[in-house]
Amino acid sequence: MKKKRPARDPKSVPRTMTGQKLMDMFDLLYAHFGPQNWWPAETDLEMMVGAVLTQNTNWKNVERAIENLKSKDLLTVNALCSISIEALAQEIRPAGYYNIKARRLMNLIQFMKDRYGEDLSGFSKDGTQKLREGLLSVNGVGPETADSILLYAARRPVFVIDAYTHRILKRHGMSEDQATYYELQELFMDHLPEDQELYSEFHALIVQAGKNYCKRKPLCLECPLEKWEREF
DNA sequence: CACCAGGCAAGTA
DNA sequence: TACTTGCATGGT
Repeated sequence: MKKKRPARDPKSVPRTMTGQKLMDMFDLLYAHFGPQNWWPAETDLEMMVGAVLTQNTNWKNVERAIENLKSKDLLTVNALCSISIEALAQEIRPAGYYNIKARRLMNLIQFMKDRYGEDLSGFSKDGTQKLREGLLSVNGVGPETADSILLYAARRPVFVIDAYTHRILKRHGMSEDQATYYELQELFMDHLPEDQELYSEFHALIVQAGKNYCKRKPLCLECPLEKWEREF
């Protein structure tokens, strides 16, 4: 049922037009914004908690919620599994959607504990495909959240697609309106080297650029992507 | 005041 | 399959 991507040899990535275009985009963004150093989390658990909390939510509000958890020593697998949904919901209030996110968080942490133990050891040793299927089986974890965890916690070379990516690629004529998450993911992964650090930085840069992108008409000339667009 | 923010699931047709 | 809606706070 899940679509399997054939294994690729990192060294045999074709030097395609699309690949060059994407690398140019990356270089422009990197030159403009510099390294982003995502994901801002001290532990894998904190990263996963942040991944759920940031769903459709400004990161600033996620930080408040995580700070609440930290200050009460709730940012451990056992503490999170022990607390009630209602109490957890109150702690993560600033992140919005707190009732549904409390359930989603609990689903994810319980799943991780059941499968990988309270220290999450073994989580980073599991195969990417199995990890991904497991994450997606959790109610509350969709493709973007699952891939974020794979990329930033498990450090696998998996490209994360978000709304900005859709918007930017579509506007630059590299994708159709109704392109799916997986189509865009393949667009990146089939044309770029299989490189976790590249994917990690690239996605973070897209989010950074996306915040000031396509909101203004006429085009925002300060956005580095505008230059990229004119050149290609 | 409106609109957005580092989505997902459930319901409907 | 392809839309629509609920979830909810805080910043601009």
